[in-house]
Amino acid sequence: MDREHFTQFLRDKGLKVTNQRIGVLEALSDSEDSHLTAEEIYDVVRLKYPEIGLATVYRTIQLLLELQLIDQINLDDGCVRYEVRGSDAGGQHHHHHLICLSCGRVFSFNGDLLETLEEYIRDKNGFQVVDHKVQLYGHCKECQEKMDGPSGTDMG
Amino acid sequence: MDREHFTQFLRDKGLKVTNQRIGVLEALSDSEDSHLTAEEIYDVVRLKYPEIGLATVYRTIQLLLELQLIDQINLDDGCVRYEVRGSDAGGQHHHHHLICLSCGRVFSFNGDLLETLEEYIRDKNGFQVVDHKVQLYGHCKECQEKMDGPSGTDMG
DNA sequence: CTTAATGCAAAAATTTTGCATGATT
DNA sequence: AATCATGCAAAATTTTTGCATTAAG
Repeated sequence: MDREHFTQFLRDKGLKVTNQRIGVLEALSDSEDSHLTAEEIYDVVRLKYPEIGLATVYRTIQLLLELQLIDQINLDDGCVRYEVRGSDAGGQHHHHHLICLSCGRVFSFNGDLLETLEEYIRDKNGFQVVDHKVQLYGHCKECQEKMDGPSGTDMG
Repeated sequence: MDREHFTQFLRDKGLKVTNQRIGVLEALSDSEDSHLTAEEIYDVVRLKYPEIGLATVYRTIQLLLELQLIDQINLDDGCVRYEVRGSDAGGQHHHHHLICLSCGRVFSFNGDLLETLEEYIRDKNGFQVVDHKVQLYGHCKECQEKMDGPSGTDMG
């Protein structure tokens, strides 16, 4: 969601358009892979709006969560993080993360293979899945190559 | 992991076997679906060992996380929760949760359908998946029935 | 007897809240 | 001009830490 749509979105809801709200959403939107903590959002927004307070960041996060524009995520690094929601047609969102256990980088991916799983669960358990959150832990390509050694030679 | 194995496990690692440690693990083991917060663990353990302190609960949680006997989970209710790790042959663990958006209940499930997804990712991205965490949000059978109405009659 | 673990209380870190001020409509 | 949102600081949570005491090996 860009600045213009966000502005209209707020107006439609009778909410006021402030630099702080735009700043927080833009901080999270700038990179699709930006999974920022409240403090990190605060630091980013302060570059442009030094007068913002941390309390406003927290209040804005709450607001954006309620508006379902962002999601809270947990990448198991001990921090609470937030990311913008993918704006699929149906308003669905898919939090798919590949978390490298070696270098800690987080890669996002899209995939519809989970639909098979969801169908299976519906048939088996009668549970109607409307959303999902998936985190896969492993080793990214580069870290695998580093671990294997530069030229793939066996030891000893 | 039962009390006996846990005791041996601690001894093998040169760690001391204490009532507090056993109490915390047992609180989490008592129900496979017990996703307790630190405070809740504290309350459960205190029934048996009233002298335990909250700090010890936190320290024990840290220990059990490091020993990979428990996992931290986030069910998006604003609390940090913990659960015992499934003891598969390979030491793998599978955090699969069905979270009912209507009643809030959390159902655990096992499934190997994700293996297909993991293979796909390996082929596509070169990312070697060694673990995963999956949460599915939706409406459980009972809540669906409640929403549909008691006898399935249409309105109007 | 030695060392590790605990309980308590204090401290640190994180998040929320009250209220006067300031910005948006 | 009316109202909502903000900043600040204080309060409430949640988690961690220091240290004397207790318990395990």
